[in-house]
Formats: sequence, C-alpha cells, structure tokens
Amino acid sequence: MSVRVRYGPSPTGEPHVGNIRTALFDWFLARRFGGRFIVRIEDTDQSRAVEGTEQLILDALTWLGIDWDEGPDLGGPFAPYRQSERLPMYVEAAARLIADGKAYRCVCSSERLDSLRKSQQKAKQPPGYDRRCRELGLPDDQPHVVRLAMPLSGETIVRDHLRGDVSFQNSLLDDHVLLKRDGFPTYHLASVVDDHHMQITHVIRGDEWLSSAPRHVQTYAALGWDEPVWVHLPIIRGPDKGKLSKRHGATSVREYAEQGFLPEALLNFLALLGWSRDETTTIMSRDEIVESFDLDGLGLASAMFDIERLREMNARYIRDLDPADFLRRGRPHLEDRLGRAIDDEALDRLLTIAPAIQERVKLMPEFADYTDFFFGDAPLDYANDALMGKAYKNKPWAALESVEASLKALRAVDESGWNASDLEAALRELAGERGEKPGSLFTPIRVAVTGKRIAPPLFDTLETLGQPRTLERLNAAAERLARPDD
RNA sequence: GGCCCUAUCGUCUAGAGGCCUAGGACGCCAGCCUUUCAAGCUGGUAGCACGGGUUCGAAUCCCGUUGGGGCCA
Repeated sequence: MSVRVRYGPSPTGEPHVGNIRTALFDWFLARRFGGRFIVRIEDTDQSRAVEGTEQLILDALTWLGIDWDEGPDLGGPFAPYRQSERLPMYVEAAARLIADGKAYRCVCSSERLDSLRKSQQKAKQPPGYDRRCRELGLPDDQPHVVRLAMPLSGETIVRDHLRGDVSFQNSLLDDHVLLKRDGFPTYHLASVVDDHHMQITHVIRGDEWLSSAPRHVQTYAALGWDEPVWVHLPIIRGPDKGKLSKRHGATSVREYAEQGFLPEALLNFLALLGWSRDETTTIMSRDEIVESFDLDGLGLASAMFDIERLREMNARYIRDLDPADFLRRGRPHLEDRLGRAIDDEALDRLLTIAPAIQERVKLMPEFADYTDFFFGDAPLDYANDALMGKAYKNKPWAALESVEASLKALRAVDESGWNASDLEAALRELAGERGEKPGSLFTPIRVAVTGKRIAPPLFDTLETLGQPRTLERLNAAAERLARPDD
C-alpha cells in the first residue's frame, strides 16, 4: 500500500514552526515513497477557530515549498477536507459504537463532573469520569455527550514506530468523550474516523499525543478498523527547555519569513531537528532531503530550537544563492527602505558586487543596508567623525588632505580605468606615495561614498557607483571637512 | 501528584557490543588573511548524567537512581 499521510492543523492561529515541522516530516515521507500528502483542517472546536487562519496555514506551507495532493482548496477523493464539513461521519461512527455497546450516551452535568474531579483530587485519586452513565443505556432524548466504553482492565499497547510498544494500564484510562453536546466530535473521534476514511497509513504527530494514543487505539478496535502506523515525533523545545511556544518570541512561520529567513534555510534547519541523514551532512536541499528521508533516521529525544544555528544556516544559504536570485529576493527590502520601486535594469547593475554583499547579509532585510547608497540621490547622512576614522580622529585638516588627494587621483582616472582592480591599484599607489596606510586612505572614501563605516568592499563599490557619483560624494565630504563645525 | 516519553560536547547530532584515545556541524577561543564589516583558512575548547549488572569487551544491552520533557488535571 502506498503511503498516505496527513497534516491536520487547527485553524486557531498562525502556524507555528514546531507544528509545521510535523507537516514537513509528513511531506518528506510522502515524497520519498511516492505517496500522497493530505492537508485536513481540524476545525471541530468552533470556539477556538480564528477566521482566516486556514489560508495562513496553506500560505506557510507554500512558502516553504511544501505542496499537497489533497486538501480543503484542492479537494480530492475523500473530500471534504474540513472536519466541520464531515460531521455526519462522526455522528454515524458514534451511533454505530452505541449500537454495538462500545460507546454510550452520558448526561452528567459539567457541575457534577467538576465536583467529581474535586473530590478525586482531595482523595488523591486519579481524575477521570466515573462511568456513572455507562450502564444506563440512555436514549437520545436529552442533551448528552457520547463516551467510549473503554476496557476496564488489561492494558492497551500503542505500537509506536519509533519507540516500540508502549503499554498503558486500562484501569487508568477513563471513558473519554467522543461526541460533544453540540454534536461536534472531539479530536479523539474525528482524527480516528477521518484517518480511517482517508486511508491514512502513517499518523505522524507530536509526542504530546502519545498519552492519548491508547484512546485512539481503542477507538480503532471498537470500530473494527485497522490501525495506522503510529509515529510520535519528539517535540521541539524553546531555549528554556519547555515546549516551544509563543512565550519564546517569534514562533510563527510568517515571523521568520518577515525577519528575513529564507524558506529553504528554515526547511533545512527544521528537518535537522530530530532527523539526520548521516554523520556529516548538514546542508541539504529540499530534494536532497526527500531523496534520503527515512523514518529510521529520526531521533527520540526532544530538540531545542537554536536560533543561532538557524541564523548561521540562513547566512550560508544566502551566500550560496545565485546572485541574480539574491538581488530579486533582496529587492523588496531595498524598495521598503527607499520608498520607491527599483526596476530590473537598476537592480542588475549590482550584479558584480552582489556576491560580496551576499557574504555579509545574514538576514535579508540587511540587504538594504548594503545597497541603499547606490540609489539615494539625497546627500548621505553621516557624522564627520566617521569620515575621519581612526587615523584622522580629531584631525579634520589631515582627513581633508587625504580626501583631496583621493579626489585628485580619482578624477584623473579615465573611463576604461574605472573598474575595481584598476581603482585599487591606483589608490594603493597613492597611499604609498603619501606614506599613508592604505586603510587610512580608504576609510574616508568609504564613508564619503556609502555614508557608512560598514559597507561592501570599497573598490567594487566605487566601480558599481560610477565615477560621477563617486567624485560628487567625495566633493561633498571635502566640503564638510573644510567646515570647522559638523 | 499519577501515567508516559527521554538522556552523547553549551546547541543540533553520528554512533545500532570491539572500527571510539567518541566523529561532524553551529557556537566559543586563538592565529592567519585583510580597505571596514564579513567570508575563508588553520588550530583549539568541550560530551557518553550517575550507580549497579550482563559480557573477554559497553556510549551502545538490562535494572535502578537522578535530570529533562509531555499528558491528565
């Protein structure tokens, strides 16, 4: 049988990286073995649903390059793919269980349940429903929930693919609710019914579900269905070791996108949280991961989300980008900074200097820092102190002399000599003539043309900027230095 | 508190009884390179939680302890 896996997000908020990582593993497995990846919206808790999040979830998947074969937007052979639209199937399953004596109606009030819980707590007894309605055979004539009649003794084995058999004492498991008063199913019922009908072969989900897995195993048994393969993934932890959550700051996929992480970097990073291919490989494209992904490569211990590692990986991916692609991806950030659109032609003038910028950008928004001065027409904004650098600290006259010397030399360069290597040769020679350290000569030029202390390599910058603008900016710098006050 | 999972450098991990004097990557430290900042290169730092077994031999198997986490509240 071919692999069929499903990602079942609840539309209760933006998809979170820990959650999306489960989808990733589902997808890797499906793609690796030629199976189907299904998105199913688990929206049976109407009170927690947040409008619009379904689309955010799909957008997050798309951004990461994850596609699906069946889903709420695509449909498929087992449509609908929204649980709120599948209510009759849950009701039917519950009815069948009642008819078979495997489930029962329960009319206990929430007040009674509360006080029951309190007295159990007081008596230090394990909390849980006391099965008061179990043998009553209540009819369908008043508001009720439906509970599964769990075995009272013995044990339930969850055959987890990663951990082996995990056993639970049935005496410790109560009769959980399958169908709520409002007629909506609980996760316990809905996921089982859907997974069966949708012919899901592998249930891949977070570790936090392992404790309730015996309930699902028993539900499959009561319904007379074959169980899927259970795969409980270790959860992802935050820096404080607890389960990764909003408390840890940015956790939604969108936030990482906005911060300037590349989707392929986040995907690679997430894949390595709990999975590894071999002893040494850490950088893998989406396709390379798919080629070698296997459930057996999964680890069992929960992993910490180490943002430093993600950042490093992101920087690595940025460096490895094709320069033209890098410029396209950086453009929106530059446009934001400039407040105007940049066309392809203007952007492509940065092509030769792009690799040098790629080396420096760690997060995409920084792209603007390294490129905005190529486009600004207004005078650059910098302090004279920056212009003087270390060498000419508090010596504006010396700095002025240096800038004027550079200006003279650069003015003399003809068009054919306006390229990085010739410019470097010319300016180095000038430094030698003046008995000045190269760095002392270069710093004022850098600040004059970029307005920053930190910038791309100088000669590439001059080449890209062009002679007229370079001279213009050096002149402006000279004027500033000539004025005594800043 | 009960139940369940889990345990190799700070972090992510390799390791499925001898290949381990425990490998890689990130971080960190030092040096080199150097026009700023980066990148790169070289070297270094650092770990099998603990205690019992099993075995000729254990990071690897078993038991316990401890730590961490999850679920139920």
